Amino acid sequence: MGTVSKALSLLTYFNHGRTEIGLSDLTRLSGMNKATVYRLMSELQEGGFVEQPDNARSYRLGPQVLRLAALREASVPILSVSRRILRELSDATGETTHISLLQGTQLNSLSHCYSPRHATKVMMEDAEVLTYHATGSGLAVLAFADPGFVDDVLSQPLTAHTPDTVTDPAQIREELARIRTTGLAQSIGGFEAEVHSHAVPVFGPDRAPLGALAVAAPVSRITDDSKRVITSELSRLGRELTHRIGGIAPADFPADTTL
Amino acid sequence: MGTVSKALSLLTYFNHGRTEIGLSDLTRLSGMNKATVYRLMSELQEGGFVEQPDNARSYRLGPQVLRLAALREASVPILSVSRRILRELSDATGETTHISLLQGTQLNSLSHCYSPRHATKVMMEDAEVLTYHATGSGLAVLAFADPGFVDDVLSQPLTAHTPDTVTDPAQIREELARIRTTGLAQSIGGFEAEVHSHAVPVFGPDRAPLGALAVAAPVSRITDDSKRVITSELSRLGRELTHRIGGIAPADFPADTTL
DNA sequence: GTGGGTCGGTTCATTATTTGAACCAGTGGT
DNA sequence: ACCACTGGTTCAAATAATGAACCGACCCAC
Repeated sequence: MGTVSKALSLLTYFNHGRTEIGLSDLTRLSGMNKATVYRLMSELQEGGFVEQPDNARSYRLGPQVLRLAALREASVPILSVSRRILRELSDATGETTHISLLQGTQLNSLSHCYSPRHATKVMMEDAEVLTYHATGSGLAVLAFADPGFVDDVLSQPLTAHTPDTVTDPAQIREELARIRTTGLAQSIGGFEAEVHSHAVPVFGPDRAPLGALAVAAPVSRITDDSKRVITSELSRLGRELTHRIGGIAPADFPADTTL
Repeated sequence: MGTVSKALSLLTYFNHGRTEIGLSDLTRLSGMNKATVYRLMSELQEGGFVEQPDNARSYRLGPQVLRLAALREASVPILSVSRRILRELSDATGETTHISLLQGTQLNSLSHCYSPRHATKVMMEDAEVLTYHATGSGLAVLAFADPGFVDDVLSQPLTAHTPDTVTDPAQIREELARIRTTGLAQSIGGFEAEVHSHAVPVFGPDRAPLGALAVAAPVSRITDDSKRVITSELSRLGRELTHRIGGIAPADFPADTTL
């Protein structure tokens, strides 16, 4: 592994539960030498990718990442486009909606939208890691991903986030086949108890899945009627999002099932 | 310069005019060896910081930066907070508003908001570099920045973006003194012709300027009345933004001049 | 076609950088 | 007063980065 990769890998230890990390923690997490970590972090700090707040010792992500993200949006405006889509989807369904994107091998939630319709709603955080086997979004992506990648994911131990999480690879493969025929994935309480998530994949120009668009509702509020609204709107807006960012659905993606 | 800094410096060549850069261009821009650039970019690509769209050869920023930006916002929610402020400011003034943040040594516009009130408006792009001497935002930051930094900026050649750009360091220093007494900066057609920008600095917890909040209006629309609205709202919301992100204005920042 | 220019990508001996164990000094808890 | 832990630093040894030259592919002018 090159020095640059090591430095970048340090950034992967930041997440919602850990927005600030000290030098010692970082050495433990990465398994690298303390001096190495220190030097790498110093270079990242020089570039503005991390900073040390005030007089404190711990590191947190720096302002430079905001500039890069704005530029990324300028070339591939997937988040700005999806914000409009999310709002429309939230308004139509009355539920929390979110979009997640593949980043290398992991799926991250990156933008969400709440609906004011109900007092209770599913709460979301951006930049949260979504597991493939336990979320509607993860299943939606997996169903249309490279078979080799699916094998990789399913061969690793699958954690049960809740008592309802499906962790049997064979059972998941059956589910993926179902998703391939309908174009729509769901997970009932697989990631968080009492949350029913519906999701559709979003495709890039190379016909590969880029991520997923999803609706997350309390299980108790799901009825046949609400399910009909969610699936039809989700399917429609998922196609629109794929189209808007210049993507193309693969040949085996089910055509519009205009209900 | 360490290897990591070199890799990160490659990312600085991306901007609005150049969202995609080929290998040869990057070697020319950076002055590094082609093999070096290639290897560095490969590592950045592996980490998802850049990607090569489709089968193409040129590089563009990758999806990983979005995740980091979302996490940065989770720890320092300056952009999400300012979005509300920007909307309020745009609604109150009827003009285009934007926020810019210091990233190391350069000032970047990072978020903006349009007002629907007028058919003509000043258009903005995010992640655009703002010069210190020619923009209201730049002057606002400079006026409260470290004196050594001001010397650095003013000792470099100052480019005239328009015929109206003030490029005389002495004249700029006088203006900075004025800004320090009023807490409000402006630039009339200094960056783009026919654009009158007002700006106030935004401060961090260490009492140093983090960036600036600004209103950009067509010169033709500025009247005594509109000026009064802009300056009072800008001043009020600038203070609010500083406060909301946990910042403190320095002791010499003029107290609220409650008009 | 054909030659010259450019492109992205690759090679390998030379060289310079990274590495890591040990070592500081400061701090907070007991 | 002690111990454990923190962030930060040192320097010889080891490892990774470097860059000139080289490829084949592509494009354009002739």
